[in-house]
Amino acid sequence: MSEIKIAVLTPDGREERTVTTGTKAWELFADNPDVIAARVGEDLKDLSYELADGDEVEGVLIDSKDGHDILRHSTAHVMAQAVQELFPEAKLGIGPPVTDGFYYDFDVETPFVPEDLVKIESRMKKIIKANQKFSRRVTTDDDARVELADEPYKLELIGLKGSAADAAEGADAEVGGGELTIYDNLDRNGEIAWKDLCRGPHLPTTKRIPAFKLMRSAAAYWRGDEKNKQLQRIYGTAWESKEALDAHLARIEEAERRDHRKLGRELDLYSFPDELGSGLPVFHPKGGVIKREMEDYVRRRHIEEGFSYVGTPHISKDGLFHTSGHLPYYADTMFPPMELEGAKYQLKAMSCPMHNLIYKAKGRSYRELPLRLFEFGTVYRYEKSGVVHGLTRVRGLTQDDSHSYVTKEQAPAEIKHLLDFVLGVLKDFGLDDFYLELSTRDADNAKFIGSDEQWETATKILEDVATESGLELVADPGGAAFYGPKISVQARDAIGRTWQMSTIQYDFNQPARFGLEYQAADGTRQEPVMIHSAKFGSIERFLGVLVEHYAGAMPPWLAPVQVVGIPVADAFTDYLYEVAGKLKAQGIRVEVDESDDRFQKKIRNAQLQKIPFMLIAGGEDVEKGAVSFRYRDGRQENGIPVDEAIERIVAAVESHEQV
RNA sequence: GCCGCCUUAGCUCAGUCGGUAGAGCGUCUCACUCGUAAUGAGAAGGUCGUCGGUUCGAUUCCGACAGGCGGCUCCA
Repeated sequence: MSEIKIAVLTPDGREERTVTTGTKAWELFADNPDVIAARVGEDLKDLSYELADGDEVEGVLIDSKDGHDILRHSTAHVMAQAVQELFPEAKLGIGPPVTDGFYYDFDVETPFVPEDLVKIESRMKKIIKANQKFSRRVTTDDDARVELADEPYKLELIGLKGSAADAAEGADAEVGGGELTIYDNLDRNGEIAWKDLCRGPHLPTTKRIPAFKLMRSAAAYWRGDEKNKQLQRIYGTAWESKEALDAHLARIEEAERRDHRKLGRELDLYSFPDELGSGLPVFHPKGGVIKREMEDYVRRRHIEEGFSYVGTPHISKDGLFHTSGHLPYYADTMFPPMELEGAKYQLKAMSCPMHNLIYKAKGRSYRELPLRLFEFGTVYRYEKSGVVHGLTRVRGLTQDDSHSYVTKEQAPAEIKHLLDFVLGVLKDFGLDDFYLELSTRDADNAKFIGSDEQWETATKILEDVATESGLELVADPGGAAFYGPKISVQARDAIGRTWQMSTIQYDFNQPARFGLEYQAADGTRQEPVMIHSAKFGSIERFLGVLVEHYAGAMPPWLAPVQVVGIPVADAFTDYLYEVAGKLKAQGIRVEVDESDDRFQKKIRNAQLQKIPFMLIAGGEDVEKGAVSFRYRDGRQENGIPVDEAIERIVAAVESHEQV
């Protein structure tokens, strides 16, 4: 028995150790049950990994990012085993970890129903209790093909090995790029209870799954391609403890509580009448207030940032969208044309082509650039029926669509200007936790038009500005629009979810397609660059996101009703109307609750309507010429002199602060 | 668009193993006037999503369509 030198890495540092040949990774971490795998160099390994001379080994904790992935992927295996035990005809797809959970795809005759999930879950508990061992076994392509002859999807993956990254999202969890391995689940007697083609690593045993839950089933296309067969996918989640699972489920409940569709109904903001058609919202008076405040604000800000407000129609002859290049790409998602007077008219799906016509309406000089056009362009997109969703994915929406026409030299400065602008707008709406995403083209996809050089230049400029901003920058390869790359601002909301908000796109295609030009200082004709920017993107969607971010408790400047006056008894109603009159004179949206309801009921109603300021008046207040505040969090401040109360409310509205 | 599930009063939901329905909240009326999250009583309100089929009879069973929900694909 010889000795080898290894190093154990811990958060505290690096510990050189000498161990005997044949030592397994778990022996290094035997005293820490939270270590479920080992990182050796760059690679994640099972705890049963046999250490080699020179290895640098680090324990992977179950509650770390990698630990979660391993736990969840192992739980997916247990689920697949349970499914095949209960439904022997089920063929295996893939079963990778995903954010907060995992899934596994199965080809089954009959889709799973909720009762099936209950059965599968209890079978999984049995498997976990049985403490089966995840045992790694290296195999060859040929042997695996024989072993997995009954698993057509696995066979397909073996054929794709090496190009696994392209095979399907998550497929690399199965086959990876290197040697092919199968994991056997061994029962107490060492018999193989189940096996699956898998790269690993896994938990040492099924008993190391502390808490899991199956969430839902749904169909998903094999390898993510709608041309392929749909498999039945079961989603689940797994956590390092019961408490962590419960916290996760509580977060889901919290998200449901904030659902803007639900809050929109409860707060009487907007609705989606069937009579109008799917994805076509109507704004009620209260939702209308929020929408108008947003519009007024962003219109003012655009003008402050050098934009000119323009207007364009909702419909146009189809030639325009051919010129822009949109129609060939988006014919399926534009409403079909109306034929009139021998021409085809299309509903507007984007405003940029029309802005180009405004640019082209006269000869332009370099002295006019940057020329900045902006409007609230209501556009209609025939979104597929299955994707329409509340205010976030609709068929009729209003974009704060703006376009900056600049010289090539001005482009970087304009992009920086726009980025500062959009971040300022988002902050004013109370969103202040962002990162940027740089969406670039996929060189192999023919949908992206323009030369390599053009894409390179445009991408470089966006990337430089993004980097300069100091914000975290995430790459999004293949995510660009067909005509150019974009930066998007991703904002994290109050419960940590991220939403794509503003976008800035560099477009070298449309100016050429429209033949846009300007006369340069030297008298030559030059082509401008067009920069698309949207601050809200869609006003409807932004409003929906704000409702979720604030859970319906809008900051005073956006609240449909900012103040409600609640008399302790009827006798004080007139007094409150006087106060309300003074607030109205300051432009505050105020109501006095003079209903038959009792005092406490009025407070409850105002609370449920999430009114920022409840102004209460009773005998004690009237005597002092004061009012009492109650806030949404239940806080109260009594006996505030009326003038001071008004001042406070006005200040809170003007500052855009949340109360 | 695809797969699954769902659609009963304004809202949230019961219910009918096939004999045309109920609650709470909300609304309206009356009484009550109370210091920080639900006063009491009474009334109105539904061709059970739409259209077709089976049946003596359909809200209930079957089909189509519409709309919704959860995913997948897509997202200028």
